[in-house]
Amino acid sequence: MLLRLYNTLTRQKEEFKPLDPSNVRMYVCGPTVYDFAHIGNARPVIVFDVLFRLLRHVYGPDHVKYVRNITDVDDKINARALRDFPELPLNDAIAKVTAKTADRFQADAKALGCLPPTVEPRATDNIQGMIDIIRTLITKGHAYEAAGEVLFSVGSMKDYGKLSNRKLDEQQAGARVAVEPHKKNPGDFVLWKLSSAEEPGWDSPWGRGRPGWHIECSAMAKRYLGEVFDIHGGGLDLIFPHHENEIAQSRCAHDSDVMANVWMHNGFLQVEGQKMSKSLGNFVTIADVLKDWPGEVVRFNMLRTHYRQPIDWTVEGMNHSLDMLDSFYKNSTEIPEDLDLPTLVDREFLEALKDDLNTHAAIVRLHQMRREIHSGSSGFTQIEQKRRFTATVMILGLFSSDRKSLHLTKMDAPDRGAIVELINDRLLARHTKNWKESDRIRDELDSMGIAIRDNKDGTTTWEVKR
RNA sequence: GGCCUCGUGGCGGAGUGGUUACGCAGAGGACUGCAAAUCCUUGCAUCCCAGUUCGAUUCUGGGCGAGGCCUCCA
Repeated sequence: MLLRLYNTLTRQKEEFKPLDPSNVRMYVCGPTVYDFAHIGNARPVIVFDVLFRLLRHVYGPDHVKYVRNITDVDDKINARALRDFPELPLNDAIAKVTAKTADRFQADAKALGCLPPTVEPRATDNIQGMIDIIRTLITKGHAYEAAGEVLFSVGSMKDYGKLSNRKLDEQQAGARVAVEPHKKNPGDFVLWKLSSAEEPGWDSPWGRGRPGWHIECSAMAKRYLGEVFDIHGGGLDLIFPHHENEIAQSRCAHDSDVMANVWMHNGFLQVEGQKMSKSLGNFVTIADVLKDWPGEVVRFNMLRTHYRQPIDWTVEGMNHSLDMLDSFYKNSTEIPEDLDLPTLVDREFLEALKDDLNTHAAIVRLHQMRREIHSGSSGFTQIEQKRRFTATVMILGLFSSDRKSLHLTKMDAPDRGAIVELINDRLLARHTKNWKESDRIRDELDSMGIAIRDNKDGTTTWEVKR
């Protein structure tokens, strides 16, 4: 089966046909680095990483280009810089805020098992590209200067609002925000605004200023992926206004019918049934979650739900995920380097992923495979089946750490020698049917936080309890 | 006011115009000195009301409920 993806533009699943199968191009809106990323921010990072891996699997690792930007120019960053580093010159303070936050973000992404994108451009390295697009838009009559700003004129674009299915005349202008009188149309948005002496700024034909939010992505997408590319992704909330405006800028500047062929949006995340917000006190950063859980469990928990569905993020769910992933670990195995990993990947699993990234169905298939390993009903030898299982799970970006058991990731280095000695003592006691002593040793191990298991072949294995 | 999601068993969560996957938890069993692990079996559900239909959980309309966007936001 071919890859099918849900396209927000057409509101249906479509067969994915890359413009150039030897160069599949995807852009995903990355973070604005003014604060540490929260668990909701982790969702698109994980979801589109799985898509990246799937595309690499289908088209070849060298034929997929994934761009995820870092927005490091933004008024929220300026505010944060003034607050946190009042003693520093603004530019230095901003650099500190963005460096710290961007580093943390990249560390989080790595801990969540995400591959680095092919390119991770920064807005501040692409100011000239933004200026070029703005200049083109003015020349073509799609933008105008007013009151120290350059604005995009939404009225100049015949089908503005297609992505979000909004018609300009139906919008309740100023419903929640005051209409600014210098705008020709209330929907017009900022491309460039002048900076005061204290604000960060770059020289431009319209004076020293800084870019509006939407123009950044248009410029970076164009530079690294071209005027038209395959997939553009991000969170549901970005559909309007961000993606709508990106489309307007890029299409009007390039005189094109589309910016990206497929627009994909992940659903939102709630925490324990409630919207995540600072006032409710349930605002969870990725770093917080990673303190309590292995990154792979966070990742797995995210993938149990289809990416377009809402997720309710709960501790119970995380425990669930840990148990399931642990059972996967117990059926995994090393794969010799001379074995071709991609050819081992299970077909049914892949079909599920190709159906609009149905990770949930894919995980169901993993459970099935896990059972087949024990029941021996797959037609493969157990070691073959374990290798196939392992290679399959790895497509989801899991199994990157310890290969034995997840439990080991949570333990404080136990004294292996002492444990082995106790187990040997117990084996001896069991041999002489000294059940009392045998159970005493089991209790002792239990109190040390070690769980044991007597195997059919007379051996005993142990693991650290959670 | 406009636009858009979603509503399935105790919980999580799929798919389908015609015995409602799957996972966890529960129950029973096999195995075990006893446990644990594993395996097998099993009980439990499609928000409400109308319509289309031989038949709807699935399609249509209405209602109720939850959430999101329209302002920065994954």
